[in-house]
Parts: sequence; C-alpha cells; structure tokens
Amino acid sequence: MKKQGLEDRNPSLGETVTADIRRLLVEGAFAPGQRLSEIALCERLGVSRNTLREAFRTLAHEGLVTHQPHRGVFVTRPDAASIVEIYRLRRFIECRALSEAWPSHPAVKDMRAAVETARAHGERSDWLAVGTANMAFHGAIVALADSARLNGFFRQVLAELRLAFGLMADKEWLHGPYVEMNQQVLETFEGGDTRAAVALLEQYLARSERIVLAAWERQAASSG
Amino acid sequence: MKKQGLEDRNPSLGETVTADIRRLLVEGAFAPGQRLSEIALCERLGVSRNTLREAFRTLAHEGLVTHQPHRGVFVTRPDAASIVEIYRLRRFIECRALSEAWPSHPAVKDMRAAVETARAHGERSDWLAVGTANMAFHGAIVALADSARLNGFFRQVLAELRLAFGLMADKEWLHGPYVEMNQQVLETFEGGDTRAAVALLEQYLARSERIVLAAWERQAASSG
DNA sequence: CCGCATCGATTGTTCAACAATAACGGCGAG
DNA sequence: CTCGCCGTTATTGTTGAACAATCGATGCGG
Repeated sequence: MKKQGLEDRNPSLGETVTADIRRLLVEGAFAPGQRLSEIALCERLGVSRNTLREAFRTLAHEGLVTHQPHRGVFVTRPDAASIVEIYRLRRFIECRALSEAWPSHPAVKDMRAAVETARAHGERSDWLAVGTANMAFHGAIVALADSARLNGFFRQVLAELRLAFGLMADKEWLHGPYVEMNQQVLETFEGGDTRAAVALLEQYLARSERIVLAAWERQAASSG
Repeated sequence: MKKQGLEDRNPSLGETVTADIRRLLVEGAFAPGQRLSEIALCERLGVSRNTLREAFRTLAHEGLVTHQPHRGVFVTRPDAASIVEIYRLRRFIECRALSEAWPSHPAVKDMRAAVETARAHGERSDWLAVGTANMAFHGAIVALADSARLNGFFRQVLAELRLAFGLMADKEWLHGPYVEMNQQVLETFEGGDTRAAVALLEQYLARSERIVLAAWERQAASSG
C-alpha cells in the first residue's frame, strides 16, 4: 500500500494522521471507552502501524485516548472526577486570565469574532460548529494571559472536555444557552467592568459544569 | 541487536527511553541547539530507530527538543522570550495556587519535605540535586490547586526552564540563595499569613527571573 | 462450579528497504 | 574571484514484514 505519489504537503504524515484522529474523536465518531484497533485504523487511514502508533502516543499524551500496555488504546471515557477537575481548572485559569487582562488586548477581537461565529452557526442549528466557536471564545480568554504554552495546554483540556460532550444527545441544550452568556461576558468586559465580567464567567462555568455533570450521571445510569 | 532477553519491567521500552533522554537533557548532557542524530542515539541507547523516534515525539511535545522536518531534532535552545514567558506563567499559576490554598492541604507536607531535601543537598554542595528539590517544592505549590492535569503541565514547564539552567556555569549562585527563600515562603504560609507568603513567592520569582535572564544574556553575548 | 493449561489474537519492538528531502561540494558563467 | 546551478550524499520519513511478549478466551479436568 505504497501511497507516496499523492500530495506531500508540509506537515508530516504522522501529524496529519494525529489531526485526523483528533477530529474524529472530538466530533464523536467513536464511542467513549471503545478500543481502537491498530490494524483496523491503519487500514482505514491508509498508514502503517508505526505511523499510527506515533499518532496514538501523541493523543495519549493529550489525554484523548488511554493507553493500556499490551491491551491497546481506548477512547478516554471521562469520569465525573475528571469533569469536576477540568471545571476547577477552567475557573482557575480563565477567571484569572480575564481578571488580569489588559482591556485592549489583541485577543479581545478574537473573543468578539468567536461570539459572532457562534451566533451565526446557532441560527443554522449547527451545534457542532457552535461548540467549536465556544472553544475558540474561551481559548481567546486564556490568550489574554499572553502565554503560548498556557494556550496549548488549555486547548488540550478543552478537547478532553469535549469528549464528554459526545456522551450527550441534546446538543442544543448543551451549547445553545451559552452563546448569549459569552456575549454578556464580552460586553461587560469591554464596558470596563472587569470584576463583573469575571463574576459572569464564573456563573457560566458553574452552570455549564452542572449541566455536563447531570448529563454524565444520566448517561452513566443508563449505560453502565 | 535483539536484546529481548534482558529485563522486561513494566514501563514499556519507549517510555524508559523517553525518561532516559529527558534525564540526560535536564542534567545538561547535551549542548543547547545540538542536533541529536537518530543513528548515534539509538546505537548509544541500544534501541531501534522507531522506538527512539517515539521518544523524540514525546519530548518534542514537552518542548525539550525541537523537531525540524527532514532536518532532525535539536535540543531546544531557550530564548529570552521563552524565559520571560515561563516566569510569567509561573507567577500566574504558582501565586494563585498558593493564595487559594487550603492551609492544611496534603501537599504542604511535600513542600516541607522538598525544603528539607534541598537543604541537605545544599550542605553537600550537590547543586543538581538542589535544583531537583527546588522543582519539587514549586511542583508541590501547584499541587495545592488539586489538578493532576495542571501538575503535569507545570512539571513540563519547569523541565523546559531547567534546560536554560544548563547554560549557566555557577550552579551555586543559581540555586543556593533560593533554599532559604523557599523555606521562608513555606513558614509564612504555615504561619497563616497567606498574603505575605504570596508576596514572598512573587519576590522569589522576580529575583530568579532576573538572575536567569542575566545569565542568558551573558551566555548569548559570549557564544552567539 | 471453579481453577488451570493451551491457544489465538493483538500489541511491543526490531529490522531492512526505499522515498524524499536538505546539506555539501564542484562546476561553469560572468 | 564570486555567484548561482546541479548532482552527490547523508539523514530523515515511512513502510512492510517478522518475531517476542502479553492478554483474553476457550476448553479441559477436578
């Protein structure tokens, strides 16, 4: 299955495979806890086992899949403790980033853009895209802290959280209410009342945590 | 070069190789910017290229080495901007973790243990070990925030910073003064004055940043 | 019904080969 | 003599096959 002759764009094959699987994961193409067979996947993606295992390593490092020696890699099944921890971490990082932010930081326009995007997709009921825009919004908040390393870490954490979203059926209920809340946070912050904006953000996170946890409990009760 | 028959302990070979190289890196066995040849290293470590490349991938993800397509992996050479960013990040994370900490959090005893260890190694002038204990102390501060993910991320950042330490000759000047400052932070915190402890910690970080940056400038001027 | 050996499937690791790229060096033109 | 072009060469990127090691299930005997 030599497939060299195709296109050879800049990112290496291993990286593109990693990105492909990551996208499949956050879009919910696999069931949480499902085992990802090496042979099946490398046939499906048209790459060798070595290349696939490289991708697995990266994704395991990001927490999206879980590697069990001599057993295989499994789609990470977030437990309640992980969800709680991730929301604690989000409060820790996002609230502080926002409260210490320079009011006219460049990332503010990314926040604005994310709100617009989310609104547009929401009107077309494309909730997957709304979720993506939502991630971009909160990523922009973290970007206020001016740390590329923190940005990368936070993106990873959000991707892991999004794995938990895959467990839930009603995407509108999951993402719909937050478009407006994000916009309120943004406008309050742009209005100069940082303190109030942080309070709104905390409210957002608390509410989102409750809903995700409730959905998780429901799903755990029904399927396990 | 089949070497199966040796010992097969639990962590996979790839992981042990990763850990080995990581240790070599933070101990300064390689010069910053140096290229790490695949063939040379896999002979030296007695593993195959595939396994070694796996390790490289992980270390690149951690920021300890830099991967340039078709050119190889190089020991990351921290620039001034990275040092500044890392210290900003440390202030962001450590200060908040300390200021919100539950006074009798289990991690406090890890802080205490790290201070004792650093003192012991300092008396024997083992500055490498002092640096390790110092990392443990600040890792324990972050652990106050109760997030395993944050702990892992922070450990990575500190390892990257330690790469910059390798540029400097005078380890005593680099680590010596901080043993005492760590102890002060700890005792002030245990004494119940969290506010003052955070102030001390900020002072510590500012001073450390200045010294590391100064050493970096000196080294950059002399060798580049 | 339960413990134990055997077997099959999958992962862990290595090797050898080839493709693709980048660095090195020589050649000719100006 | 310098500059840019072109082939050579060493190194990385990727593959496929091979074998060892381990896990899980199956079937047997008690």
